[in-house]
Amino acid sequence: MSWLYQRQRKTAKKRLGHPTSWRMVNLLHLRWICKDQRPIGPCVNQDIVDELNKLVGIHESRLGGDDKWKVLQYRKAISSIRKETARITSLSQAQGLFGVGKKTATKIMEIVENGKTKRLEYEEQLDDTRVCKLFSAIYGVGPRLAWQWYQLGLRTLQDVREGKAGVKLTPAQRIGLEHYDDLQLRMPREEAGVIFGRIKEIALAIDPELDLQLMGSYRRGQPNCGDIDILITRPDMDGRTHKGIMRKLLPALHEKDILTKDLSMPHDLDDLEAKYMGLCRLGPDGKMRRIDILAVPYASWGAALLYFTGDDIFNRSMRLLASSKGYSLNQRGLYKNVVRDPKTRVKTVTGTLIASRTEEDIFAILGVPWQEPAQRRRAK
DNA sequence: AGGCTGTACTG
DNA sequence: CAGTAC
DNA sequence: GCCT
DNA sequence: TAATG
DNA sequence: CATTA
Repeated sequence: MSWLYQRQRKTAKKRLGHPTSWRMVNLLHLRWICKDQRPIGPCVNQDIVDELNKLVGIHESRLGGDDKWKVLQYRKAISSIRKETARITSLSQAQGLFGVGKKTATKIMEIVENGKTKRLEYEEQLDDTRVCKLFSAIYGVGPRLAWQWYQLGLRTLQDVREGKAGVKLTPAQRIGLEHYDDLQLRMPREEAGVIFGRIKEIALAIDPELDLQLMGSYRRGQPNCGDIDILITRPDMDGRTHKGIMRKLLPALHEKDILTKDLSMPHDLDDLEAKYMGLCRLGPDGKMRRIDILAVPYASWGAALLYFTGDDIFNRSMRLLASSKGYSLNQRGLYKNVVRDPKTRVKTVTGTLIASRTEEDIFAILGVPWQEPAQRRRAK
């Protein structure tokens, strides 16, 4: 490649000192999706993005080995396409985008010329594709179970409800099935805001020093949200914490009929770090909405904000970048000197905390230009 | 050829 | 652990 | 499916 | 039954 | 959950 590539290769080697490591190799991707700055405004290739996203939907529901990675790759390609300001008109132009190879480029040209891809048309007419997509849209049902049910001869949600072929549901899956239609919908961001406001009021009545934020697609400024994602912490400078907040808050929310169903509970209601997942609604006539409530230690507020703001592709790119620089990034912070078993990649040493208090710290250390939440949208 | 984020809950 | 989810 |  | 994966 | 003790 270019002189730039060669130079980066040398500096990377010098900095990291372990030239054969895959981490260094990753530093040589001159393309870090998390560093991309995209102009605001409509995407001139939105039709392509939309069609590729349909393909993503298909592969998500049938994870037969390679599909998982196809999904990731399509998403990376979509991210590149979204930040391209010129209309894509040729195969070579498409293939020049990072993450777009020959096969995706060919599909892109099909979309440009015909508005659709044969692959999608073919997939959509397949019975197993359609049925697996239907099943895996049930909360708690993934590609594996969907495929298993298909092979057992189930074809409709009614079959599942009746427990045909002796299929058993977990409590969470039963709830997912019961509210299937509601849970396919996104809600207007205003609704998310109102529900959040109610919850915040109740939480602050428990402890006025709590800090609550509405995360996910709401924080990214999207006009509608797939779920409600609430982060809770409490400044601990006065020697107190939010310990036990879940124990008080969850029953209070149930009592007000804001929370309606529990999908999973925190392992310890008194832990400073606790994760609740469930369903909620605006009122008796409101649609059921997915909600996650997360308590995090004050010290990891920034890392938690970063993680729960997303989006998915942005997060993965940040973590990969961190990893390439010898760090490890998770929802608790940015760490150095983490040791993983090279074989299993399982962490054996936690490492030293480098940053976690603010998002800005983490961006700065990783050398990623600051981006407002709304600019962190990669796939869509 | 082999990587592709890193973690938590359920059964 | 496998599966699912975030 | 794409990348090194 | 409790611990483990 | 299945396996183990």
